[in-house]
Amino acid sequence: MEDSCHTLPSFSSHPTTLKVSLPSSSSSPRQTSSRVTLPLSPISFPPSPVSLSPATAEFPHSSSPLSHGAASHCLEGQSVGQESLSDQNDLTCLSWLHQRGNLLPLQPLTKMTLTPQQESCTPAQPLPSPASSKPPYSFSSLIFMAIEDSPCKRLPVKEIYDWIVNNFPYYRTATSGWRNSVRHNLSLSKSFRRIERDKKQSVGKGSLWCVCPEYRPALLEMLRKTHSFHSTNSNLINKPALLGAACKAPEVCDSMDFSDPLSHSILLSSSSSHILTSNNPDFSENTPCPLTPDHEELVTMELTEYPQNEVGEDTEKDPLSDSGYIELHYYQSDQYQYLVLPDDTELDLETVEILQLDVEAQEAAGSLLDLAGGGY
DNA sequence: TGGTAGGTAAACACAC
DNA sequence: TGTGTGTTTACCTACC
Repeated sequence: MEDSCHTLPSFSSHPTTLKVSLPSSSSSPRQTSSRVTLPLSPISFPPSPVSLSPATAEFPHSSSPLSHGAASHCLEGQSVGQESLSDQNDLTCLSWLHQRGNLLPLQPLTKMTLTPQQESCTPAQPLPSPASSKPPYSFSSLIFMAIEDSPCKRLPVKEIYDWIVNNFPYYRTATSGWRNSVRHNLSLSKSFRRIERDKKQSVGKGSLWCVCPEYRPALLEMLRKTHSFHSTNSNLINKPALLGAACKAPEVCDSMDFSDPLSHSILLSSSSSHILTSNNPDFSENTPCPLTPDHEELVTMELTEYPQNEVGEDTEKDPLSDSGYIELHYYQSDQYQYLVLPDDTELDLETVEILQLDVEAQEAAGSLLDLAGGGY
């Protein structure tokens, strides 16, 4: 079992580095950094024009193997126009799709109703054979993930086909009608937008397709719901620290729905002066059973003052910070992720919910990418 | 029961 | 001319 607790705690903070637990899939020591942005307020939820990303296009190893061949589209995209360029830098960047190591494999597609304890103690079931079952995700979700997995967030339809085939072997053997459905979806759905290729650099037929930023939250939510429906216990397995933290507040714990990841974040926000650490042995990746409300002593939360010069040059002020958005920086070592907040940053409950929602979406979509390697 | 979303098939036009 | 791409329409099913 992987401990992928990369959930962000909530807090009101002065210039502070927050240390959060790092997914245990990080096998080798590393020091990476990336940054994310989110709106300060007001925040509508849902949907919200925001998606936090533990990594962005700046992420050093952001390119997924599945994104092969997309570099040419980056070049093309640079000449598409300002609108396209801004798309990949906007606040809804989802380069987390490239962080596949953080994510759990999708659970069996069987719809199950379990108690939290049952869920938390149910071992992962073998995944269905790769080509035997149709993915539960709509074509909109598949297209969304394909585009988001590309470095430049735009793909020609052919590479959308390729991405789907590479990630869902079901479509390797399926009749070609699904391609028609993909094109149909691209044309019909308002979520996707066609971008004319630069004729000078264009190789191949057709246009590039991207995700309309205003529809991205809805797509994310759809993805999250689909994943939540078809996964039995990833939420709990993925957030032992959160559950542990939750259980330190019994008054909230009693009313908490442990199957609802959002409730975790709400609870965490009540511990505004603390952060999570991953150095509790009970949260090791070998934890046989995720935490339950009975585990009240399992996590220690602390606030970490982190010298600014240790987190590197990426902490320079972001222009967006003056425009209603704050910038967060992630620094990742072999043990922790560090989240750096600018001065006077306050995260309200809704923001934290969005953070949590994004984590959920990461799991949902990222798990699909894991499937490409592990078999669907 | 009606509306909506999603999937599928088909036809057509256009570009390469 | 064949193939790929993009659009549109129609029909069906499932869900709310």
